[in-house]
Formats: sequence, structure tokens, C-alpha cells
Amino acid sequence: MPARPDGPTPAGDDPAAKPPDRVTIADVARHAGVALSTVSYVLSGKRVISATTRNRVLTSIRLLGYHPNAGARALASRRANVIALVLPLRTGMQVPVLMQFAMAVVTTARQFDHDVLLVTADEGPAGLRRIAASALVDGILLMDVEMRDLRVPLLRDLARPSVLIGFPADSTGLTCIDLDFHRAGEVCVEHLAGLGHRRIALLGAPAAVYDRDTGFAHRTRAGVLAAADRHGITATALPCPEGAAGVRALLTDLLARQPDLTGLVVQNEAAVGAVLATLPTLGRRVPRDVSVVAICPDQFAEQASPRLTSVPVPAEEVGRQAVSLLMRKLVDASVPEATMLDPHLTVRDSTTAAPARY
Amino acid sequence: MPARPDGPTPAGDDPAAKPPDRVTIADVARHAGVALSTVSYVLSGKRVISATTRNRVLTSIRLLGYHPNAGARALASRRANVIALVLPLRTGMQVPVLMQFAMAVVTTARQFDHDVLLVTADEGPAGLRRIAASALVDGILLMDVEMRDLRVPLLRDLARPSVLIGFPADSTGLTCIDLDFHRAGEVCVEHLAGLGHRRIALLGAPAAVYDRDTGFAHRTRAGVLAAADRHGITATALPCPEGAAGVRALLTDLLARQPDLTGLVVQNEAAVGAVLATLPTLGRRVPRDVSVVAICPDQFAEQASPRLTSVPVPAEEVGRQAVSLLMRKLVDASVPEATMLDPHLTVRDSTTAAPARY
DNA sequence: GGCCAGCGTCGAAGCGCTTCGACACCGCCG
DNA sequence: CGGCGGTGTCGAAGCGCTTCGACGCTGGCC
Repeated sequence: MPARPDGPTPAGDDPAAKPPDRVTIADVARHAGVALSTVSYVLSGKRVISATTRNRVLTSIRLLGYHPNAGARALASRRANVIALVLPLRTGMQVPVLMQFAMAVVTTARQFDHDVLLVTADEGPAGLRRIAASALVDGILLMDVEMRDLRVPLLRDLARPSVLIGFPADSTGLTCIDLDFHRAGEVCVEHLAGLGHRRIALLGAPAAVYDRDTGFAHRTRAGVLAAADRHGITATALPCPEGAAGVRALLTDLLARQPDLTGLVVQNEAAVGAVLATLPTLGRRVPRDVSVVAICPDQFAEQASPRLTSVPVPAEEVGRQAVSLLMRKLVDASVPEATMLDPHLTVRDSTTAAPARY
Repeated sequence: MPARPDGPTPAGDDPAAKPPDRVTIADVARHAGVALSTVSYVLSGKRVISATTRNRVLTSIRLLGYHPNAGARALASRRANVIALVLPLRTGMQVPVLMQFAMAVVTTARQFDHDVLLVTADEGPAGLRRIAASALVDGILLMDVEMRDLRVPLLRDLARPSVLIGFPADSTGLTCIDLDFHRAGEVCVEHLAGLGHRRIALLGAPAAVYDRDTGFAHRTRAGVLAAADRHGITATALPCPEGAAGVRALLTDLLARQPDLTGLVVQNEAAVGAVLATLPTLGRRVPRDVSVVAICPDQFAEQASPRLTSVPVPAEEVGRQAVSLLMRKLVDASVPEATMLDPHLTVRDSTTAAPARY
């Protein structure tokens, strides 16, 4: 055969010469001297292939640098091996946690041989419907779920498995996972109560978050108030602005009204730094005069000064488990409807025994 | 015909009854009474279809709730309509900016009818190769590019268009975009110099970032030093730790050594709050005694107290433009190799004229 | 020694879509 | 009044893969 590559059957025996993304399963089969389907079965393991044949095929795959075409695979197998991660578009909220979470999702998904499609909520329900109906993804992970979330009813009849991070008002028929924020609120209060504090306050998320009926904010508040009640101590729950100026105003007012306040639970990453910076300027040392417990990422708590006693939001753990749940649903396994992660309080330098009563 | 749906040709005239993700283009064609290919052309607009036919087809599509199957489309058209967004796995670095950026990318991509696959760097070059070779994505967006990035040479011969956020040491043959950090450094210094400051310092990224040879950190430093030189003022460039304690130590030491320091350029979101909080405790009011310019997101600058004069990193703009560049490359248009966005300094309350010399 | 049961492999039929060439039909010009 | 160039639609051939039924072969058993 002359060296003309444009004959009817070029026979392409020069792997390095052709574009690497044009190697098909047929090339591999030919190279290994087996049928096309045999290569497929080697790859999927859905039928037993003798070790000899398998090795021959695997060698050819490596030699040719074969990667299965995702589209073709999805079409034939009806599985895209992709899951959707739906993030809220809103900014300014717990961004580092979000990121940590997203990373955990991607990493875990890869362990299950899946990729992650990033979807923002701004397309709304229509976007979800599109993603699902087009078979772009096999399953859906929904973050930042609100109490009455527009997307939730849709999800119910979407015919694609999904897992929610956070709990909507009605979670029946859904799979949800989150930190147990009610318990988290309780844990914070119990810690403070145990240290002898009798009057505390919760500085929560910005008011807008409560107005939006975001579950975790309400649940934490409920937990704080319930535990305070149980322990017979006084607790005030307040939304908390994010800017340093807002925090200062809020604290000034709060301490003027309740001078014997000695404990603070802060659930607002963007404000906690300002809280720590402001308290001393109002004549309250942390932790000598006022103890502060934060619900925030560990990283944050470690870097603050003083280092914060905190209940971390286990973003990585939630991400991992959420993906695992979704994967189980993909293979049709039944999974629990609700998964609540137990909060764990880490004691650091921002809390101590309440000052002696006066 | 009796009401038995299990005949050989059920004729499926009951759209609400069948699973929504099983409507195919054939169903639409049948329902509209046209050929399958006509439906395709209506959807793609690649051939002229009469208004009458088009409307009939579009009506059927709406009625049946048809969504094209992504896998089949990708297979036949050799375009997945998905781009990869490769994020660094490292945490703790400029996380909010990253997020803002990612959001802009997703939103912009959607405007071009593309979706975004989230890829973390932890799979390394092999991951990139897999994504590209499997035709899962049409193009690649690479973030947080380092000076000598392992993934860059790979990208060069990957046969898929890509756009880098940030500049590697050698950017020939690639498409890169970023804020002009050199110029940003200059702009900060020029502002301070114009206010009469004669001795300033740059508190940069954490030392680890410099060690990693991250371009933007080095470029900013170079810009600061060059402009200082040009204006005949003294500038010290220091890496800056992220924790409040580290910042305090650094500032204490710095001010002890250079008591006549009156200007600070801070390029470290995680430290800037601590800087503002610490300076007053060291007897320096901001801006009366020390002026502070930050390179950080606007949102951040607005919330600080005092509000920060800053050069924002235009994450949204970078994201938008990066996607646009990639889209142009996808349709084979030629694009500039390097795009440098002009920095803009916003004057707020943290800078003022240098105190009278003594 | 002949038969049956696996085991391992193969061939072919789609999966749902795009796209190319073909081809009716229409009005117009010569 | 016949031929001609558009215009709008259709049919069919894949895209690369999975998967199902078929089938040859080897070995154990009666």
C-alpha cells in the first residue's frame, strides 16, 4: 500500500497521527482483534471476559489512548454519569461553606465515576426541568433549600432522583440531609448554660434570610429558645446585619438594653469578625465579660482572635453523604428520607464561666 | 380503536400520561405531521422553514413538553454544549471571588445555550484529558493558573479550545484573561502618592501563595514596587498571614520598624478586616494616621468599617469575558491571546492625605 | 463416545438526534 | 407553454456506544 492516507480504507495504524479524541471503540476492537461488544464488556464488566482477552483489550486501550465518548455512552445506556449541583444564586451568604461543600460533592461524585454539572437557581424551575428532561444528568442535588421552595414540588414529579441539602417545610417523599440546626442551637445554649450564663442572645443570619423562610435559620433559633427555656435562662434572638457598622449598632443597642448579657451565639460568618472586634470597644472583653459561641466553619473559628468556641457546619460531610445518598437512589436502593447530622461543639478560647453575679 | 394502550402502535395521544422524559423528536414530528428532520431544522434554524410549519411544530413541542436528549444531540452534532470550569481545589483563598466568578460563568454560558461542568484540579492533568477526550465538554475554562502550571502544556495539545483565568509564565498560543494586577498595584500606589504618602507597605497574599508562584501576587508586588520607585517613595512588600493573630504580629513589627509608615496596600481579603481592627489598637487611626487601600471585592470594601478605598477584582466581568472568549473559539473565531482588564480604584473612607511630616 | 451445559465471544439492533442530498412544488422568464 | 431556479420538506445514513440473543467450543458425565 502506498503512503497515501486518503484511500477508501486508511487502516490508520499510526496512533500518534490521528486526533486523540477520535479513537473509537471500533479502533480498539480492531487493534485487539476482538469484537466491538467484547471491548464494551471489558469496560463495563457486565459479562465475564477471560483474563487473556481482557488484558489484550486493556493494552490496546492504553496504547491507543481510548476514552469512551460520553454522548454515545449516555445515549445507549440511558445514563449520563453526571449529576446536577444546583446552587443558590444569592451571594453574600455563607460563601466559603458553599464552596467547601461544592468541592466535596465533586470529589465524591468522581469516586462514583460521575461528573458534576453546575446549575444556578436563576433559571428557576424551568432550568431544572430542562436539565432533567434532556437527560443531561441522572440526578439532582439541591442546595440552600427554603421552607417553601418553588423547586421542591417540581422535584417530586421529575422522575429523576434528587437529594436536598436543607429541609423544606414538607419533606415527605423527598430525601433531605443537613446539619441538625435545632440541635446545634441547643448545644450552644447548653454550653453557655453549663458555664453559668443566665442571659444570652442569638445573633443570627441577616433579616433577609429569615424573611426568606430559610429553614436552618429558623431551626437554630427554635433550638436556642427551646434550650434556654429548658434551662431557665433568658435568650433574645435577633437577626444580624453583615457589615461592621451594622454589627456595632446592634451590639451597642443590645448591651444598653441588657447590660447583664454575658453570652452570645453567633450564626453569621460575615458578622462574627465584627462582633469580636466590636465587643472590646464597648467595654466587654471576650471571653471574660462576654462569652461567644459561633456556628461557622472551623477554619473561621481557628483564625479569629480569640479563637472561637464553635459548632462547625460539616460541609464536607454533608457533601459526601448527599452524593452517596444520590448514588444509592440512582441504583434504585431505598434511602432514608431525612438525614440529620449531629452537631459537635468545639471548645476554644471565646467562652468561659459567667462573671460573678451582681 | 378500543381503549387498550398496549396495541402495536399505541398512537400515544395522551401527552400527560407518558413519562415526560420519553418524548422524542419522532413524537413531535408525528404529532405535527411533519418529518423528523423538519423538527430538527425548526429547532436549529439551520434551514429555512415556513412560518406555518414552524408554528405547528413549536406548538407540538410545547404541547408534548419535548426536550431534546442531550446525549443524542451531542453524539450526532459532535457538540456537547457543555464547557468545563476547572477550579482549584485549594481552599482558603479568595473564596468569595471564586464563587462570584463561577456564578458569572454559569450565567453567561447559559446565555450561549451551554451548561457548565464543574471540575476540580485534584484529578490533575489526567482529569482534563478524560473530560476532553470523552467529548463531555466542548471547551475548557481554567482558573487560578499558576506561573508554571502543569496543566498548561497539556492544554496546548488537547485539541479543545480553552481559556485561562490568570497568566502562566509562558502564555503563547493560549488565550488568557485577568485583571491587570501590575497596573492595579500601580494604581494603588499612585493614589497614595498623590495624597502625599512617602512610606508605604504592601500586605500581600499569604506566603504560600507567593511560593506557589501564583502570577497575580507577583504581578501586584511588581506593580507596587515599580510605581513606588517612579514616585520616589519607599515601599515594603510583605506576605501577609490570614489569621487575626498573625496580622497583629505583622503590623506590630512593621510599625515598630517603620514608625513613619502612613500608607498600606492590602491584597488579602481574609486579612483586611483584621488589619482595620488592629491598627487602632496600635495607636493608628484609619485613615487619619494610616491610609489603607485594598484589592478586594467591592462588597467587602463596602462592609468594612471604615469603608475601604479599593481596587475591586472584577470577578463577574472576568467570568463573562472568559466565557465569551471561549464561545468565540468554539465557533472558530480568532481571539486575542491576552486580555488584561483595566483596574479601577474607588475612593472611599479609608484613605486621606498623609499626616503632616514631622 | 456422544450429549449437554456452560463459558466466552460475536453480530446486530437500536438509543435520539443531526445533516446531507434529493425532490416535489411553485411561479417566472423566454 | 416548457423549462428553470428557488423554496420548503423529506428520507436515510450515520454519530459511538450498550445490550441482547445467538453460537461455537471445551469438558464432564452417563
